[in-house]
Amino acid sequence: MSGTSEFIPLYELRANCSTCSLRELCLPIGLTAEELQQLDEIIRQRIPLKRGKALFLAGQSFHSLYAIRTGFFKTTVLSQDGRQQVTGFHMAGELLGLDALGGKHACTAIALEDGEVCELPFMQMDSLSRDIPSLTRHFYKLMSREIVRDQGLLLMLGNMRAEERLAAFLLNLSQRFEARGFSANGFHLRMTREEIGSYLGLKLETVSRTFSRLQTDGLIRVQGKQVDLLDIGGIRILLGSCSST
Amino acid sequence: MSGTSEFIPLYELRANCSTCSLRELCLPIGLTAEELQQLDEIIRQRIPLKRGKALFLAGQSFHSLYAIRTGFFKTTVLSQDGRQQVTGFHMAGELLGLDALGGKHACTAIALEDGEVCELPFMQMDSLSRDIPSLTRHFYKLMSREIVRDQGLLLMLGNMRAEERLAAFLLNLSQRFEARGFSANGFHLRMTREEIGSYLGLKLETVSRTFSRLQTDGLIRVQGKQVDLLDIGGIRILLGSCSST
DNA sequence: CGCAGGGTTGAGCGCTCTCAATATAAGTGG
DNA sequence: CCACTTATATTGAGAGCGCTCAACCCTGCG
Repeated sequence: MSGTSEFIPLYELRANCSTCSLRELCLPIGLTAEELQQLDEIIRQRIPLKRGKALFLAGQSFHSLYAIRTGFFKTTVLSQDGRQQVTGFHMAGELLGLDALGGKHACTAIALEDGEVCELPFMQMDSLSRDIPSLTRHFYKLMSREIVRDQGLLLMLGNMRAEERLAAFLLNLSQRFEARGFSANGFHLRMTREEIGSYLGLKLETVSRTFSRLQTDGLIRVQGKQVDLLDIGGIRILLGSCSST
Repeated sequence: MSGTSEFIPLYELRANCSTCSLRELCLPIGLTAEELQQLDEIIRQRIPLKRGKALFLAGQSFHSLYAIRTGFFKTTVLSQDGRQQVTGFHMAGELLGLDALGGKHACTAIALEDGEVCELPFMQMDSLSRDIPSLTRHFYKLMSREIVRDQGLLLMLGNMRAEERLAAFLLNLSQRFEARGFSANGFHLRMTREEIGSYLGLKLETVSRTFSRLQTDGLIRVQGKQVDLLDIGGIRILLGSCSST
């Protein structure tokens, strides 16, 4: 379809800079060297996170945004009766915490592999953005993009069948890896089948079965967490219509 | 659950003011009379909209936000292969267009009944917010809330069965009507079964059948678009756990 | 080597969808 | 205001997709 592949450029930008993805994050909005310097000073610290550890929990009060330097994260929301839903997978260069500007984190962010994030204290970002108007506008843009991403997910959960959801999921990952300089045709999944299922609104057995079916059809090759896309064109057709790129 | 009832205070605030809901929208952030005056001047015009008319279309470039004064709207997204998904229903006092700050409207907004909106040219809002920092923070909050709302929907579409979805939907509407001074126990649906179905990730027949079942169970009474909630407690139990309020 | 977490696969069920007929409500034009 | 047309709702029968329950396998690791 599009939900995840076209509507959702999840990555913010490449994070191959020397200091922090924030710097890259702000380059595209045309900051001066001096302004970049101010930004760099704001970054209070880099936080290393072990696999399985939480970066923040739903309900915690909001203080900082986090730019992922390395690693792989999932965000989850929880309903009162205990149902959990994975709302996103996040990789280097992406910003976590945009749903918390209301005052409290609405979701929990957990590291799926060892990684490192940069903490961006929001108070300071906010006051800095008074001197740098384009920074405010950039935040609007990032938050807007997050809303659009969620809308794409809604479209997926509301309309697609299991095969299509998995196809959309794989194509989305593929594009994001490619945008970071990795192979678009094969990658290592950091999450379990259960987490994929939660994200896609499916049970883990269905995810597993659907992987197998896609493999039987010659579209992909799966070996545990390693996935190779053998026929990206064919996968796109699964989505009912080809998408861009 | 919570998704729609607890996590999602969709309404921004009551819109019973004399000029425009924007004024009310900004009262809670403690503006002075003079600042309010500045805000009022920004409101370029009120736009009346007939039922069925689009306020904006997905793909159009973004210029303004719109505060609903009266009426009832739906927002929809469209995938390339033509699948459509209703992403929200919006009533007086709510703000439309927050997903467009990236530059283009990502969804289409359509009036479900005759109504009127206030246009808020974003350029002017943006420059005004440089003098009124709390205005910027309020926008962050509103956008954040929108993200949280979508996450609640994801939780619903990913985890709930038809009955639960409809229960969550009705409770959410009930709360929002109540917050506007209308009855929480009975209201007139402005949307069709098909639109409800799209929003909830169900087919229209399933929506109709589920309405009937809830009626048989004595939880609600349905007569076309008129719905009365006879046993709100019972409806809450359907959600697997009672929610607040 | 044995254990634990994660993954695969099978059998059967049930919820929701599809297809279809009918009923009701909402417009439209005479 | 009423006959006609169209949109919207309701309800039924049957099929299919994804879920549940369960067994087994694989892989990594202490």
